[in-house]
Parts: sequence; C-alpha cells; structure tokens
Amino acid sequence: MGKKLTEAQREQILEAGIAAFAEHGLHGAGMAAIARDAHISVGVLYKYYADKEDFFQACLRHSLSALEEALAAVTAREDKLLRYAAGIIRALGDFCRDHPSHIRMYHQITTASGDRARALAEEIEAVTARLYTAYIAEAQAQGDLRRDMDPRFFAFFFDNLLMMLQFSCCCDYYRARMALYEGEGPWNPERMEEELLKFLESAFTWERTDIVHRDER
Amino acid sequence: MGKKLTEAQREQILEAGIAAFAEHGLHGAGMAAIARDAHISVGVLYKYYADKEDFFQACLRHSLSALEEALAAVTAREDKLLRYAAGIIRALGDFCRDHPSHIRMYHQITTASGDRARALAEEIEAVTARLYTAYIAEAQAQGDLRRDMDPRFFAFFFDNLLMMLQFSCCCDYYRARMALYEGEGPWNPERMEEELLKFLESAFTWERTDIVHRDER
Amino acid sequence: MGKKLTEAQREQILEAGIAAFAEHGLHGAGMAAIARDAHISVGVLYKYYADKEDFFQACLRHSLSALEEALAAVTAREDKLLRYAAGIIRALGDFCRDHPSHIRMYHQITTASGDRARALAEEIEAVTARLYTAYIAEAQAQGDLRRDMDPRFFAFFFDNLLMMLQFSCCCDYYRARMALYEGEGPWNPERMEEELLKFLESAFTWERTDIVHRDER
Amino acid sequence: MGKKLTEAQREQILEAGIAAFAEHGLHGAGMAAIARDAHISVGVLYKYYADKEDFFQACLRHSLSALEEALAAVTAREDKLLRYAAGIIRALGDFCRDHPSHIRMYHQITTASGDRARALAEEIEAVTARLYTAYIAEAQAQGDLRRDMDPRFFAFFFDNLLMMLQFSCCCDYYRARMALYEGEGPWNPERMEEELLKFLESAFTWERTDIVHRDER
DNA sequence: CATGAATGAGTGTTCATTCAT
DNA sequence: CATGAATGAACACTCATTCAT
Repeated sequence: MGKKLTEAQREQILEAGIAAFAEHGLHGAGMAAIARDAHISVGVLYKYYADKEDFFQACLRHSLSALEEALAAVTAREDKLLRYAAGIIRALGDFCRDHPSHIRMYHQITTASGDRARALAEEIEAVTARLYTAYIAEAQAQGDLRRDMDPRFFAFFFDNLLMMLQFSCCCDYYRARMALYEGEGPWNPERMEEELLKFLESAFTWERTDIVHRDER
Repeated sequence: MGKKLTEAQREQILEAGIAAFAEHGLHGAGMAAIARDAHISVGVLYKYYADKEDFFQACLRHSLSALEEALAAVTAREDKLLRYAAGIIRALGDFCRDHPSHIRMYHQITTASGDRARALAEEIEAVTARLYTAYIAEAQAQGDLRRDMDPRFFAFFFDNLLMMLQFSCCCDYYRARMALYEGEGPWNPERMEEELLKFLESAFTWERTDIVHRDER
Repeated sequence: MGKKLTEAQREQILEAGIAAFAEHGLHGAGMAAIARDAHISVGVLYKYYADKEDFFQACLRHSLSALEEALAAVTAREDKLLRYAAGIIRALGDFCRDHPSHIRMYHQITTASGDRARALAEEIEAVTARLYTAYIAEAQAQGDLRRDMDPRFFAFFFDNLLMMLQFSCCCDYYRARMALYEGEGPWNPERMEEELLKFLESAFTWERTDIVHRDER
Repeated sequence: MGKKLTEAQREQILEAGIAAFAEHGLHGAGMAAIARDAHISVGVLYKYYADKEDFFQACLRHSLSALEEALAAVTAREDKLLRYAAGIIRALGDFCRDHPSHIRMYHQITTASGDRARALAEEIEAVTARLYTAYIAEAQAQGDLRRDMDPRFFAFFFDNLLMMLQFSCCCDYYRARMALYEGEGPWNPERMEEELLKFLESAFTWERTDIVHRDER
C-alpha cells in the first residue's frame, strides 16, 4: 500500500475522497468521480486501497491526523479551563475555515449505525472525550470548576456545543439552521466564539448557592 | 387485495419509510425494502406517492406533526424559563424513547446540502427557532435571564444542546460517543436531564459581575 | 362477452381503445388510461375482454366494420374504373376525416411482425385486396384498363397509393413528411384527390405504344 | 475486458439496436436485449450513449448515412427521368435486401407523433423530398414529364410508391399484405421493379389530351 | 356485479469493481 | 505498472392483471 505515490499525490487523492464523502456520503460518493477529481485513474485507487470502505478509512485517518495536529498545540498547553476552552474553540474554528469538507465528512460519518458506528465513534471521539474529561476533572479538582456537577457531563455538554459549532460552520443544513437564529444581523465567527465562551463561562462557574446569595441581597 | 389503505396501514408505511430513511439515508434506502417492511408491494408506494422524494417528504411531514404534537403541551404552557426548558427536555426525551427512528431520520436529513438543505432546515427548524428565540427574549425582558448575552445566541446554544441530546439518545454513532463520556457508570435519562438542566440554569442566570463578587469575597 | 353493456358504452370503450392504440401502439397504450377515457373501471375491461390482446382484437374488428361500411356504398356500385377509384378515394378521405384515430391504429398495426403480422394483414387487407384485384381484372377484361400490365400489380400499386394517402392525412409523421412536399402552398384534400386521380388515370390507361405515337407526331 | 470499442463492435452494437428498434419499436425494445445481441454489457451502451433516446438517434444516424450512401451514386448521375427512377428503385431494392431491419426501423419511426414526428420526418425525409421534387420539376421543364400536373404531387406520389415498395420488401405486415396481391404466383423483385416502372412511366408521360386522341381513333 | 387498490415482474439506468491493453 | 473500458448486480419506477370489497 502506498508504493510509488508521492506524498502530494496521496494527499490529493485523500482530499478528493474527503470532499466527495463529505458532499455525498459514503454510499453516494462515486469512485470514478473521486479518481477524476484527484487526476488519477480508478485503477490507482484500487491499487492502493482494497475497496471503497478501505479508501474511506484512509480518508478518515488522514483527516483525523490533521485534526489532531490542529488541536495538539492547544491541548499541550497548561492553562486555566476557560482559556483552554477558548483555545479549543479557536483551533476548531480555524480548522473549520481551513478544512470544511473534513468536518462535513465527520458529520456524514455520524449517520453510521450498528457496530460500524461504534467503531467509528471510538476512532474519532475517544481522544477528545478522554482529553476533555480529564482536563475538566482536573479543573474541578483545582477549584476552577463548580463542584456540583459530574465533570463527565460537563465534558460531554462542552463537546456537544463544539460539535454543533463545527457543523454550523461547515454543513449546509446547520448553516441554514443557524441563519434562522441569526435573524437579520448575521453573526461573524469572532462574535460566535465570544458568546459561546460567555455561555460556557457561566455554566462552568456558577453554583446554585450563588443564586441564594443573589436572591438574598 | 381490496380496498383503500386503512389509517393504520398508512401509518405503518410511513413508519417503515422513516425507519429506512433513518437507517440508510434518503439515497441509501430502497423502496422495495420499505415496501417489504410495511408488508405492502412497491406498487402501493407509487400509488400514494409520486416518487421516492415525495414519499420522503410525506415521511418528514408525518414525523414533524408527531414532534409538534409532542411539544405542543409544553410550549402552550406559560412558565418560568427553567421550568419551560425542563418541560422541553422532558418532552423531547419522551419523543426519543417513543420514536427513535424519527430522530435518526432528522439526523440523516442534516446531511443534505445546497438549496435542499436550506429548504429542509427551514421546514424543520423554523418553528423551534422562532419559539425558543421569542421565549428567551421574553424571559430576558422579564429579568429571568441574564442581560449580558444576546438572546438569539442563547436560543441557539440551547437548541444545539437539545439536538445533541436527541441524537445521543437515538443515533448509534452518538450513543457510542456518549458511552465514551459515561465511562463505567452509564447514565440514565433522568440523570442526563437533571444535569443538563443544571448546566443550563447556570448558563442562563449567571452574570460576569457575580464572578467579581465571588472573587472579591 | 358483452352481457350488460349498452351499445353506446361498448362503442365508447372501443373508441377509447382505438384512440389509445392509435396514439401509443399496442404495447404503449395503458389499460388504466383506456378505462379512464371510457369512463369505466379496469375491472369492466377485463370482464368483457380476456386481456389486452383480446381487447385490441375487439377494437380492430370494430374499426374494420366501420371501414367496411364506409366502403360498402362505393364497392357495391357498378362503375367505370376511374369513377370507381374516385369513389374509393373520396370514401377513404371521408373516413380519414371522421375517424383519424382508426387510420392511426391501422398504421400502428403495420408494425407487427411474425405470424401476428400475417394474421393481421389477412384480417385487414384481404377484403380490399380481393376487391381491387377483381375489379381491376374485370376492368382490364372490359378494355377500360391498359393490357400490358398484370392487374395484380395495378391493384397493389393502387392500394399502396391509397394507404399512403390515408396515413398522410392522419398520422403525424406522414403529415410532416407531406408538408415537405407541399412547400409553401399547402394542399387541401380536394386538390390531393384530384391530382391523385390524374396520376392514376394516366397510369391506368396509357400504353407504351402511345408514346411512340406521340413521339412520332 | 480491455480497450476501446473497435469500429466493428460499434457497428455491431448499432446493428443490434436497429434490429431491436425495428422489431419492437423505440419503446418496446429493451436495452438489455440489445446489449446481449451485440455481445456486450448494458454498461457499454450507457458509456457510449447517454440514454435510450440518444442511442436510438445514433442508430438512426447510422442508418441514414448508409441509406444516403446507397442513393449517392444514383442521385449524382444526370439522367432521363425514367432511368433515374429505375436507378432509385434498383438502389432501394438493393438496400432492402442488404439492410431490411433499417427499413423496418424507419417504419417503426413513422409511428411517432407530435413534435417528435415532425423532427424525425424532417431528419429522414427532407433530403429525398427536396431531391425528388427538384429532379421532377427539372424534368418537367425539360419536357420529359407531362405538364398538366404539379411536380410536387408527382414527387410525392413517386416517393409514396417507393416507401410502400420498401416496406413491402422488409416489413412482415406489408409482406403478408403483398402476398395477398400476389396470389399463387409470387413476384420476384425484378418483376416488381419492372412493373412499377411501367406504372410510373405512364403516369409520368401521359396527358389527358392523348386519351381524347385515342378515343377519337 | 362493478370497482379500483394491490401485486410484482420487467425496464432504464448507475456504479463499484475487475482486468485486458 | 497505469489506464479506463467492460461488467452486471441493484435500484426506481411502470403497468397488465387480479381479486377483496
């Protein structure tokens, strides 16, 4: 696998695949169209990848390493939770701008079902799930996070908001849906990141007792 | 084999369609398989629906009215924001339990692109978008919601969390993903609703000045 | 066969069938559309006719008797050949005006092949073939027709011209083809009949020796 | 199974198509059967032709060029009208012997209706219509043709007789019909050509005044 | 007995995969 | 070794015919 292909060709092929899978889904994407877009013949595709599924897996792995790279700088940094969240949001926003079709492909992947869904979810989500959970648990231990919530839920809701953010950037359906919330005044990405942070900040820090205090005042 | 379709049969056909579109997507679902699952022949499908697209639209409308019915009781009620949110969450949770394939079909729909995506998003999301935005703006005016955030973002993040909740209940991929956050102790739906409410409560009410106060103490 | 149907209904059904077979051919015509046009249900069609083929045969027989009736008056008349020909042409022209779809159906029938073609040709053409041949042979014997030609060929060419005349009146393709010959000055039916008679008259009467005479002059 | 279609294969495919369209009509012919007869797979058909209609058009064009080639030698020759007619008849007779299914396909085409009929008639008939009309008008001007008839009608009747000749050679229905005129003594093609020429010769040359002269004698 | 809904085999067309060149 | 033409199974959709009502 991958004998004579230059790295640039390999990249081109995988990007063509990602774009196709993103646009039409695993089933809808056509191998011939992918080959054409990548300026190669279908024969090459089948020389380096056993079948459509195998090629799809390669596209996924390729995309995952790009994503991991994009997050590496942020996750390596030791930071306060909120700054960490801001970093993640920023990094994902950049990734969305640079590789919208990757995000669209991830979204297509989420339509999988059965064991395939399980396998894909683990391959794609395990890293961030562990990362966020660990980081948030740590933050809670450090007192940077409210204590009255299970950190696993926090991590989960946090990631949920991030996924939706990405889809809302990249996927036509979610973009159209976001437009319904925007109303007349369209949002720019910076504004979105800012507001999401505000939303998270309060969810992160506020505790029920505060309400009592405030009400008491 | 006799006379017009009974309402139950029509329901059965639409449910079979929804299940198929949920599982395989609009393109991947096969009319023959749908007919088989609904215990009818393909001819019937094409007697009542002009083509696959028309049948899909009927499935969608059928599902949307079920969803609207499920939300009607909650949205009619005048309530405090948090109780309102609790009601929505509860209603959606019930809907997920009763009609998981409907949610899976919605999720498949979100893979649409182009004008089709726009049209579908408006058909599906416009109601809730307007509902949530109006309710939240009103709550802000009443003082039940923090003032330092654009209510539109609030509604948007709120709906984002709800969508992910539904997908995490019904779609295999999101279920597997959720399992990664659950770790060893699986969550039950009640716990999930409770925690989400806590998350929302703080995000709804806390304002930045409070932090200063707390920090000052 | 034909129990409770009124004659008017029967006529209506057969005319609907003829129109459909004329327009779309035996294969292309749909039984449901025929039933709809005849304001009956498909069940009735299949009650009175075993299957499509049987119904088609009934349409054909119905049409043939209409045609025979139209020709009866002319063929019964004892007449000079040319006047006889004029009568036939006139009668067929009238028939074309009154029942264009019958002619179109005949034309469709001529696309049959194999034994079916033979059977149909015999059913449809035998009468006129015998009629024309006999009449022309008689005319030849009487001295009303040139002697240097086999009367069978005469009858054949005569009928060929008549068939084309009918098709050129009724069938879209042949009408368009005729328009190519018309050029700017469209022909009216009377003119056509007149010219065809002139054409036939000369073909009927002229003998090679005459040419010599004319040339000699 | 390798490389591009050879010219022979392409010919084979088109001939298979022509045979199928000839036998069953545009609608009745099945692409799968055509592919089987041409010893190829359906995929090939759809690689070279966009759809059934496109393939049909290709068959028609293929056939039309064969026909034009067959007529080219005759129409190029400057000749007396009758010799010209004899040449055409001979050429068409040869074409019928070599390509009977082409003629059968033309006949199927004549069942078209509406704009399609117009378009096809123009594509197929325009050349000969112009050719015959021009030639006959010229002959009339030269004095080789009777003056008392509109040359357009002449051309039209001439072509009508030729079309019927071809159909009578190639199409089962018309062959069966011709057999009814033949009686016990079947005609051979030479005889047919000969008699048709005689028929035409008289129609071409004789004028009404001659009759008077003959009658006067 | 009339109705027309239901059936399901058959058609045009696409596309993953193979393999001759 | 690369190419892309050829394969053929699969799918949307139609329509002659049946038969429950």
